[in-house]
Amino acid sequence: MSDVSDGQPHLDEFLCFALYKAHHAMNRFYKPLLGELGLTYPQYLVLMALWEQDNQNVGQLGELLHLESNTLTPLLKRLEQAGLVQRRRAANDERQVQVTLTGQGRALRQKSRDVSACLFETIGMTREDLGALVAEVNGVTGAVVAGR
Amino acid sequence: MSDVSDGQPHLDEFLCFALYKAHHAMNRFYKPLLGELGLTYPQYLVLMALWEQDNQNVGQLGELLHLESNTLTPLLKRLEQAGLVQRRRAANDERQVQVTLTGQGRALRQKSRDVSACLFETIGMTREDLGALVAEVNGVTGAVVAGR
DNA sequence: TGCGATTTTATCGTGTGCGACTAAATTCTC
DNA sequence: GAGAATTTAGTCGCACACGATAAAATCGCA
Repeated sequence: MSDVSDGQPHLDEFLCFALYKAHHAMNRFYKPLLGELGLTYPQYLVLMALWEQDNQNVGQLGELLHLESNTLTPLLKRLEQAGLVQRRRAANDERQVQVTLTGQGRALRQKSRDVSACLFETIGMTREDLGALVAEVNGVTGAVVAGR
Repeated sequence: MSDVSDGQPHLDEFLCFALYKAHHAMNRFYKPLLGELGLTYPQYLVLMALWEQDNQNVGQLGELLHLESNTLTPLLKRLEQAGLVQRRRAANDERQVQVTLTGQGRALRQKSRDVSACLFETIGMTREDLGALVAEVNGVTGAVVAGR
């Protein structure tokens, strides 16, 4: 993926390609584990957001996960279909849809701990190094989001 | 996305989430730039692979990009439809499909240079730091791919 | 030689992502 | 207080991504 012809490897291409592959690797790693819980990876992210802070509307979830309503609406409908969340129009502003966890949705949190522990073990990095890497990646994300 | 309840933030969750967002940020950054070239981001990656090494079969491209034939086949058909590549059964082994660049596909390489230069400028990191980050991300990818 | 196993690509169904647009509710402005 | 502008979800169409599977070609071995 380098560009040898002008003597300069294009490291930005390396970076976006590295992130592309890392994301897919995570996805493939998580898929069978989450499959046992009946979840996809984005659904898992939505649940993580709700475990952290229950009763958020679609816009808040979208801001957290960097997703639009056109992605979240069908995803949330599937989570509702699975009995993990409930969707309800807000009483004070009927444009908004409040998403809350059901008992079943809260219960899934315990089962999901094994999943992330499994990844941590597989990566085999110290918490410190992992934290530094996360900060660096988030820094790049911030720069890219801000600079367009 | 942390887990405060047990006193331990789950940095692996942070990492996969950070990679998820970074990947999407790249995608959104590239989309309008590549849109002018009539390309999607995965199509751009395939072309990068072919600019580096022309005349690869579907399996080779899939190994490079970590993609399966069920993803690549329709993508390559769209690139062929756009007149950028040619798909041909290999003469010596008719199971394989050789993918080669057309003149139009090769010509697109020059135009694409602006795209990656634009990202590099936006990120604003030195080549050294960028290289180190890429190596770290690839290290994680390698560990995750190997450890499943 | 022949036939089962393997390799390679393609097809199908489901679930994201996102651009463009719609619909409904709320807020703003005069 | 009525109409315009804005906000918020939702719908639609297209393009990935992948598990499961099919189909064709090749390989391997009796």
